[in-house]
Amino acid sequence: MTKDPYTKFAEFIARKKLKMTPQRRRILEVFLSEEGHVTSEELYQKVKREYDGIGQATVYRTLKLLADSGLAKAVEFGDGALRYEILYGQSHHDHLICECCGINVEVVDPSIERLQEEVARRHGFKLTAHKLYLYGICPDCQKKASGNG
Amino acid sequence: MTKDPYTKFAEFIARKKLKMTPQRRRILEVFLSEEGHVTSEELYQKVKREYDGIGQATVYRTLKLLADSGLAKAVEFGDGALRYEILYGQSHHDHLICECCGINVEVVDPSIERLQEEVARRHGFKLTAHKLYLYGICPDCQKKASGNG
DNA sequence: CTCTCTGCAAAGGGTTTGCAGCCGA
DNA sequence: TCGGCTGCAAACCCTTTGCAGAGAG
Repeated sequence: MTKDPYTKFAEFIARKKLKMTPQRRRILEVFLSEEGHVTSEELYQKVKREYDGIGQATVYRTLKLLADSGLAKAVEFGDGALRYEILYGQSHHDHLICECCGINVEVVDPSIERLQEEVARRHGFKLTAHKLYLYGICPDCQKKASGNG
Repeated sequence: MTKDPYTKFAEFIARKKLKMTPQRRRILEVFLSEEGHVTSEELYQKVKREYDGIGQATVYRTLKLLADSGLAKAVEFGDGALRYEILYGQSHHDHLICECCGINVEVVDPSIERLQEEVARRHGFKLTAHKLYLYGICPDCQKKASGNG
């Protein structure tokens, strides 16, 4: 069975001979309570509400740590800022992003995954990771666009 | 039949009521003579060699223009800098990047393309673009890794 | 002549880093 | 105690912008 994320992080910290601090605990909690894809800045703002005095840099550093520990994953939507999503207990997925309203849907298609492996193999590469971002217009925005003007 | 890129750019310039300047001409030439995926900085350095006095900003602005005109395409490999590749006369392709040596292979797989369309449709999205980056270890680096310690 | 373009340098946005003191293990 | 951690602010990197003069159409 899988350990809860706090334990997982604590173990990571111990294994790397790092230290568990109130800041790290708090950042992890807030991060896990988030739904979507947070930027460091967003997380910093939320943590700061109940933990005044915390620094931006600590949030940046901790998010990197979370990514290293396997609890978080960095994703780029192309808006300039790096975002992080919860990796823990989630299955792999890709992103379908509306160019109009910015809404983003997590999608997964095993056939695509399989084909990616195959393409890599065909070129002699051993696949370690991939990023797939699909950009389009979501149903709502399509309706709005056709409804008027 | 297809027009040569210079004509295509000239027409784009005219259509948008912009102006053709020596700088833009030179940047386009150097850009077209490049093979891979240049950053603005790299292009700036090369253009500067024979066109002293040209400014960084002009290169940035011109690359945007080239992307608008359909001659160039922006790609991000996740190394912080935006890169541009020649779009003119090239078929669509995705990128297979070696995490070890950074080499990058352009790949294309129609089945993947088709499946992407389908995933989007399944969610009611009208697909406008996509980015697919595959990360792995290239054959050479695999050999090096297994060859010695 | 007009309106866009240019080079410069400064500003901007996101992220990283150096440092002195702090504090978990 | 010891070495990692923190907040701060400055530094960084890439990119954009404001401006006054230059030059294409």
